[in-house]
Amino acid sequence: MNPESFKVACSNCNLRELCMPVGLDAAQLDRLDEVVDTRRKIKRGELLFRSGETFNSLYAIKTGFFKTCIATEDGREQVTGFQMAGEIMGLDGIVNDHHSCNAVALEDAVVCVMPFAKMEELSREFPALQHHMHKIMSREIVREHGVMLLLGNMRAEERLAAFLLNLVQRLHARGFSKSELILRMTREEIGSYLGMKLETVSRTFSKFSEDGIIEVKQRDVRILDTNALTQIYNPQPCN
Amino acid sequence: MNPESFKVACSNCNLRELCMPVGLDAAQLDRLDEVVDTRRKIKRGELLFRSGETFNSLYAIKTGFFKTCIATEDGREQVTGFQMAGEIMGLDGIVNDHHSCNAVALEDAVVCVMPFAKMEELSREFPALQHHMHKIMSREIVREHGVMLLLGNMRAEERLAAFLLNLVQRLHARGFSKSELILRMTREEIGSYLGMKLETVSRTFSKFSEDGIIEVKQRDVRILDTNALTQIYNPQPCN
DNA sequence: GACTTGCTTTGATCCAGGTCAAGGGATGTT
DNA sequence: AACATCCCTTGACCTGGATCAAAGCAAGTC
Repeated sequence: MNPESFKVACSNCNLRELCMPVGLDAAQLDRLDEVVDTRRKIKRGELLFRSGETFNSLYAIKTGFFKTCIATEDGREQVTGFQMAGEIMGLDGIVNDHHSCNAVALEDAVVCVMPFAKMEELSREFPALQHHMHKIMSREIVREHGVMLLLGNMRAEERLAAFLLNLVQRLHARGFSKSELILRMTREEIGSYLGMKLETVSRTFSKFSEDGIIEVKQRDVRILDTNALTQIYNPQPCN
Repeated sequence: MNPESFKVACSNCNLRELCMPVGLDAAQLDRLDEVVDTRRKIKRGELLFRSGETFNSLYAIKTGFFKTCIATEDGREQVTGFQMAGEIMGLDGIVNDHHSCNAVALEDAVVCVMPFAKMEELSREFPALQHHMHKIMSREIVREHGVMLLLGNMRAEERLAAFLLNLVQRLHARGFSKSELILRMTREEIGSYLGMKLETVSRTFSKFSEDGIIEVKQRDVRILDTNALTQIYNPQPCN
């Protein structure tokens, strides 16, 4: 048997423990496979969906890396998140049947298309799928609470430390190193996400580097002292 | 018939066009009434739920006004939202079966308790309810995107203008004035939500007042020039 | 009606991070 | 190899909002 010829489906996806299939049994997975039957390739720099577009599907990232962002009329942009393999995009579109943000591939990517009406249908049949979809949305709400805390209360160093720790933790859950990462986004995009200017992002990287906490060379980052980062992010009360 | 004796239920709730019952027919409403059969009274200053508590139910506000907030170990607090009649609280608890924020009543309140497991059951039966629940979660995600834009990109005046416009618009949808409102929260809570200090909130109110855009007397606010507020919030590109 | 408590306003000063400016890679193109 | 395009870094300076401090106001309590 040709090793390339296995069925491309959720049931044998290496991300199934992270992505939509969590908690489904074999029979349910087969049914999910019927619903999630198409893939889309997105080249680096291209949009998976854009604000205003009609909402039809959720997307699970198979490979690649995305940012989602909203733009104001007067040209300001806010990056609302960075998404990697196994994560779900498009939840913003449900409420008004139109997407309210842009999803941009930061590297060549493949996404699994999940027609939302069919997902709703299936989740009426499978309580586990239903509950998992609710969890995915709840998780996004909780993540955004964390970002609000970051933006509303923290200083530049704390924000960047939180950002790095979060990224590396998610990468580690996908089998990558706990200490080395390649940033797929520019300093400006990091800054937009963290509510700071690209110069401040750059300076803060340099500061961490001088302090021996990380090594930075352009987009390659190596974390030398995770504890120090954690402490910056989550300082103890000073009493 | 005693006018006080009508059944207290979703089916004849004056908020049914804003709250959970949206889009359900009479028969479905009756079934919803069976699930949403208890109310809870919360006194001003008390918590409806707190971070860490086991998650069982969503809550719909019948009357009153709440804030939700998260706290860090080192004593910082971030208000993540203000909720009023017809709005749903508790979505944060779904993902980990535990609440991740506190819900505090800012005035005496009554909430309808919606046991989540039963709501999931019912929404497997009623596609309209299922879709509505998804919309509610999606709406919360989109709202938080807006807050991220606020916190990440906007200046103090823009934030406060956005805040006032948002509040008054939601109050208007509930039959209140388009131009007069009573703030149920302190300057500090507004500041926490908007990522600024209470002094800055106060100063910005004074500035708006001097400019003739609003009238402020403690917590009573009267909007004199909605257009001006809109323009501050959403300035045109200066070219 | 004096006192307490909690909230708000206003003034004076300070500083983290923004802005402006210049230069330095890295990568791709002709 | 020269050039163009992006992106990143670093320095110098500036400013919006934070911080510190004091006083004013409203509502409740004894």
